[in-house]
Amino acid sequence: MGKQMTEMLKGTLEGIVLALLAVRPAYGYEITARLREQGFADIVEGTVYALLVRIERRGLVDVEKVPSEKGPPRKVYSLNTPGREYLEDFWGSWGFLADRLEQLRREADRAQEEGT
Amino acid sequence: MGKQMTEMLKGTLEGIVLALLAVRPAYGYEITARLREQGFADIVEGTVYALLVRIERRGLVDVEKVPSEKGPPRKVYSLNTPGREYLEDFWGSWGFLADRLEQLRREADRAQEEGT
DNA sequence: ACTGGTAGCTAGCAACACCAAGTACTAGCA
DNA sequence: TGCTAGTACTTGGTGTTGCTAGCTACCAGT
Repeated sequence: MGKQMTEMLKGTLEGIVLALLAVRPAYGYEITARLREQGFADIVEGTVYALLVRIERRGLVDVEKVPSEKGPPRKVYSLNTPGREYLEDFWGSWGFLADRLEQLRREADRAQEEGT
Repeated sequence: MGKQMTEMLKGTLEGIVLALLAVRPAYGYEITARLREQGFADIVEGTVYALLVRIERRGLVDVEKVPSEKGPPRKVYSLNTPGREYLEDFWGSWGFLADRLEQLRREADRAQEEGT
């Protein structure tokens, strides 16, 4: 979707994945697939795996290795209590930002109409 | 507001500044002050100035040097046609992201309630 | 033996916001 | 005159992040 999206995802992709895990536990390959389905077409596996390593190292998720019938074992991630708190903070920041931007958009649109 | 906000601002701060300039032309010091008023309390001047240099180099804004009564001359930035197009793209990306996140939030909340 | 799907990992890169310090101009005050 | 404070812009270095582009490993079907 272009460079704008790439930069915008910095910081939000983490929240997106945590939110996915809040719905239900999942493993990397699955998360990547779900993101692609939801329209994040060009998110690459490597990005997701690196992110998962990060949030695991920070103690936001619990990990369980589960054998798969069709390949190597899966690493299933599930949100734990610190992760849930962190996700709450994320929604707080996101809400603030979304509010500001919505307001700004209205102002910019109004200025646009007046200028026309 | 914490590290989450810092990372989230990557990519969106640029859009925010462009949107501010869409409302009306402004100079760096003024933009910083306006951002602070609007709740982005810990955005530092250095960040804004670097961003302005960037969007100028990309040709998204026109610049005019205007003398000030109380200090060095101001560099007044105004959005030009490429800048307006770029801002439109930004709103497109932002809208997509905001939609996804809103949907995700609903799903995550619902899962939360069912789990309780 | 080979291809393709599943599943995970990693080294190097570019972009961005932050930090910290600096320059320069003006006004006011001792 | 010297000092502070407000205005206004600049710059070098840092840490985090997503992307690129590869790699390993396991299994099923041809």
